[in-house]
Amino acid sequence: MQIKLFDSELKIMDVLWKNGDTTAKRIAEILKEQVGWNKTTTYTLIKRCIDKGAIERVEPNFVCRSLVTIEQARELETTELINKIYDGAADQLVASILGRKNLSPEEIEKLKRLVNSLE
Amino acid sequence: MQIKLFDSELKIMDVLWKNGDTTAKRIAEILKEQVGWNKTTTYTLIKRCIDKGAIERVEPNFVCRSLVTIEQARELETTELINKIYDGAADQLVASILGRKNLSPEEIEKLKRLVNSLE
DNA sequence: GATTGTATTCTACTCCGGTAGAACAAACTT
DNA sequence: AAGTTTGTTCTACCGGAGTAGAATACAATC
Repeated sequence: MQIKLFDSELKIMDVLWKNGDTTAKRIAEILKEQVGWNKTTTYTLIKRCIDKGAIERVEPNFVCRSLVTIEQARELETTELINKIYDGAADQLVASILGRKNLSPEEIEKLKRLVNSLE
Repeated sequence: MQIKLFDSELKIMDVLWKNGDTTAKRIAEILKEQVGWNKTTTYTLIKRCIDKGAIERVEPNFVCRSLVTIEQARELETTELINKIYDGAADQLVASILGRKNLSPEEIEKLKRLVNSLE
């Protein structure tokens, strides 16, 4: 059972993934600065994340805690992309990325090691 | 300058990518069958694709021709995903896919060849 | 060239994600 | 304890993607 997070909800989650448990107030501050959101916008999105089970409030201080790992979210989003435009073939997506001209030598090196370590 | 295609527009483009130049009528037939779209819905989407420069009509028969390659569309969508949830790091996306358990041996083999042919 | 049928465009409704103001609750100050 | 500030929720507007009916243009047939 996967939780689909909208783009704006991902912004909330990203703060938690980057900073760990965080108060709503602090999240609002961060997103105010990062994307100019009104405080109540942030609170609304936090509420929605709670409602769909992506966030829980924990004591002390009623802090926000993520119930979804970034890996889970990435997996879901990536699967959607693959189904949407890669005909469900994950290796085509990888091939597409490797085919780009804008990978740094470091990234290429990392990927070589990664792929060759498979199996 | 990239053309952003919405999900429904991608359905139109996909018919062209799979079948080459196609009449509007035929596209409507295909999508009627594949996703149950009303004929006019398909025509509307074709029109929008034309308006944003993703499709042109060519003689004879006023046929629809794609002006965007699937590779271009894939690159755009993939870049958006990477920026949305992978902090802009393409290699993390690849790592995430490779980390899954659902790649077939054939796919892995293909990828190894691909990676090792780089540079 | 009037009539019928078909291809295309125009126009508009609907639903939902994004955003935030207003209302409310809790805590703090004097 | 009344008043003030701060944290949270309730409610609702807005724009845009998705969808399709109505209207129009075009082609074919007689």
